Amino acid sequence: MLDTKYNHKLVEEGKYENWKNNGYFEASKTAKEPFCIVIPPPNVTGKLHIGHAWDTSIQDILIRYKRMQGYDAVWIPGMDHAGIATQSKVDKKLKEELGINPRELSREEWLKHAWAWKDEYAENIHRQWSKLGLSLCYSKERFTLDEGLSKAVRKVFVDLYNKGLIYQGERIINWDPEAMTALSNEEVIYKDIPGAFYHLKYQLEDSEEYLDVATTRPETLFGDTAIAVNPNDERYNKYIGRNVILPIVNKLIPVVGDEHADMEKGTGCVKITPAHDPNDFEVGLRHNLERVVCINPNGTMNENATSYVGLDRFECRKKLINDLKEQGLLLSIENITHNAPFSERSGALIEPYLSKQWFVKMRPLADRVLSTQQDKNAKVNFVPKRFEKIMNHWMEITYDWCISRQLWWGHRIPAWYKDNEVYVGIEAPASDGWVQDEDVLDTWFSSALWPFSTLGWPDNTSDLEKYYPNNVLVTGYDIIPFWVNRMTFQGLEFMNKRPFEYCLIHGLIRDKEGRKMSKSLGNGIDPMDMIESYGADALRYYLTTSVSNGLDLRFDEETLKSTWNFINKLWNASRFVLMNLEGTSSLDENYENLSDTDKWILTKCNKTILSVTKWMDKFELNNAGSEIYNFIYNDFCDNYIEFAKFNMESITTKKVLTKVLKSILKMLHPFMPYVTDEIYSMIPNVEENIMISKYPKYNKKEIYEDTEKKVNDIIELISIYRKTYQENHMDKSVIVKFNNNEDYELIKKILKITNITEEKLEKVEYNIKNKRFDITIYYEKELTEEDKILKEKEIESLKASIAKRKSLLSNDNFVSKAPANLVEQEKAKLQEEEEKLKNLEN
RNA sequence: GGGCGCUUAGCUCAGUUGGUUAGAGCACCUGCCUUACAAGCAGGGGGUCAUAGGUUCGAGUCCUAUAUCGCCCACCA
Repeated sequence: MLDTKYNHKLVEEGKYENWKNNGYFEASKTAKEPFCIVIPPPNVTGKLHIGHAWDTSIQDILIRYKRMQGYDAVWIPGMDHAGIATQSKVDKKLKEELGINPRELSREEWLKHAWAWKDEYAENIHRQWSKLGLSLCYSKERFTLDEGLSKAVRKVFVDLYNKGLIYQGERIINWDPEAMTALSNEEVIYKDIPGAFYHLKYQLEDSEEYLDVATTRPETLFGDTAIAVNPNDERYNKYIGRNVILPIVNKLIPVVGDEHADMEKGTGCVKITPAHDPNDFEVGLRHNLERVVCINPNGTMNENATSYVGLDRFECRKKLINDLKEQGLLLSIENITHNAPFSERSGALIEPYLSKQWFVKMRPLADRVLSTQQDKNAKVNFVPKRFEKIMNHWMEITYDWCISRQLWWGHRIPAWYKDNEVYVGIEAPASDGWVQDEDVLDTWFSSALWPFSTLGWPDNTSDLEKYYPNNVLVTGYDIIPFWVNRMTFQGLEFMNKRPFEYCLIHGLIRDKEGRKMSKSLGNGIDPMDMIESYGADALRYYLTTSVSNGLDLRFDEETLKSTWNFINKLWNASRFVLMNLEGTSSLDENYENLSDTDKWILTKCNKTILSVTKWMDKFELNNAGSEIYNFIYNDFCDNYIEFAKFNMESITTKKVLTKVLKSILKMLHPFMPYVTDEIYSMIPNVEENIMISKYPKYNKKEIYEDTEKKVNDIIELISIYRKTYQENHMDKSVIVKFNNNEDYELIKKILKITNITEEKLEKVEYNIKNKRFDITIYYEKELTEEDKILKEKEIESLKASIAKRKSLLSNDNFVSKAPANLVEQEKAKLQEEEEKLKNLEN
């Protein structure tokens, strides 16, 4: 016998291993229509957070749904090596736990540590996936840094290079002085910080005059090679061509005229530091200026910084300001708040920096995305649609993608150097003397190939044939620029097809106050803790049905708790069914003598199947979930089970109970795999596991419209009766009269009506009726003042409603333009209200 | 500066192509230990759908403007 309380720990134990060992997660061996999703590979840096739980739950629901519908549903797992993030964690571990300075290790030694780290954390993630119940096809699992993917990466690099879409060049890039690597623009985030405009005095050569030049980064003055003024600026254009004295350094630099200098901004004079600012770099090109780098990769000042050499850039700024002040070269300090760039990963202040790096030429690739998105049959369809605009926007403003990283953890760039020669190829050149580029590729370069590299590309595999394009990709809106865009252009470029037909977008999880979850706030939620307290089923259902697609979710543990209650309800309803099936052997679906309520629940059930399927197909899991929820509570538990209690001698009712329970469990299974498996396996004569059973299908033959209406009327009457009964504080002494010849049997049973009369009594009477049934309740009770006031109020509101309806119906526009059935409904409603009013006024 | 999103009950959120009296969960009030479930059941109170206009017979839903909060992009001498 089942426990009266649902125990998620007992229910969930052992099931995952069972599914996995039975091969249910694996691709089908027979020819079925494929349905493929590749998982957004989590970073091997740590544990999964609640956002992963959300993202993967959605995918598992889609996969389980499609699998039950008979598709070859394949969900490909994998993890991301996450270059910078992992490297810095490995370094930290080496330093803190082993006391090793990672830079003193050889590359090979260091990589050994990194791979050990990877193995440890991958195991962690596997454990968490299994806790979540994810039906991942493990035989196809990949890692972004494994052999096959490395081959794909090299092939893409070489091909793009040969097409002129990858080039090496000296540009201003975003330099992370902490991780000591270049970053792409997408990896830079801007934050408001307090800072200052330092107004510096640039003395004109052989003159008492000077220029007031404002800067937020005074320490870059060692890299200044000009001062720019706008050629149309009458205040300064007379100085163009003359020289100014660079403070501290005391070298002469020219004043140039350039449109870049904005007369409205600052003082109108701009210091030009071509090696440390992207705009200045452009100015430098136009005026053929020298590029002087003055900061080292680790953020200290280099040999160009006179007596400041070796100081950290922030130290240098302090000392420099002091010295400038002493020498009378600091005109003023204006405190401001400004938006400064930070590394998304390390959090360090980004230093724009002149450096030789590898880039992907984006314009042609982005244009291909933009034109493909015009084609209804070839585009990536975002759900919700509005996110297409985000992708298009990024593709329109795109800039070349800096892909080289000065790290060890990643795919080595397949370029070799010998003297002044460069060789780019999939394998190292055969002859001696070539040295491979030390750098690795941006992590996202390999992630971008994920939809096809996981399927064996560049080899022509049968998986590639079957599963590309993937059917849907599920991810948060925050990584559209990093990932979705890049998968799209690489898919188009190398597979000539979109990477996936649909891209389902969800939001971010926030705390109850709407703040982002972060380590510093300490407001993060560990999905494993939630599973411990409420079970994976509750967590999955809560996450995937609480908000509509694309919106953020404010995590609320109370709501999660109420999902547990929902499962407990299902548990107990199932217990009722199972208890009544004991000793029953034959439960086929050949029904004879269906009762009205049997017909009613079958009709409701089929209608629910129809709409749940519709919502699932539109990826609207929240709507599908609430549809099932309402069916279980309102139709199945509150009504049908109550009806069935009076009908348990009927084998047909037992069959119907079983059939409906099975449909419920199957519809719920994608959301709640564990508890549905547990219950389903206890139904007599059920052989197959629920996860490989057939998803319920709408059956027109089980729709009984008339009976459904009749039972709806019964339910409505019961509810009005109870309301009247409770509001008037009645007790069992009521006497009831049935005023027409309808079948009151069920109503009598449910409401436990025993005192029935045939005649009108001299007692206070309450008339209760709807379209079908008509009951009078006789009950001895003095009307209190309160009752009278309530009655008055009801009469008032009825009158108002009647007046409103009358005016609507006398409106020719409404009568002629509104649909006929609506007009009819209004008329009927009016008639009803008028009768009710008459009743009340008696 | 440009764009996007949100705003609906005390809280968290639904609300399909415009169409009866705008829904759910939690919280609240009343009554019930009715043999599936008291972490439950039955019933109830609570919303001028952010604001102002407009279109329409009819607007939470469509249009315009405004406000609040949030996000993205750009600029940042």
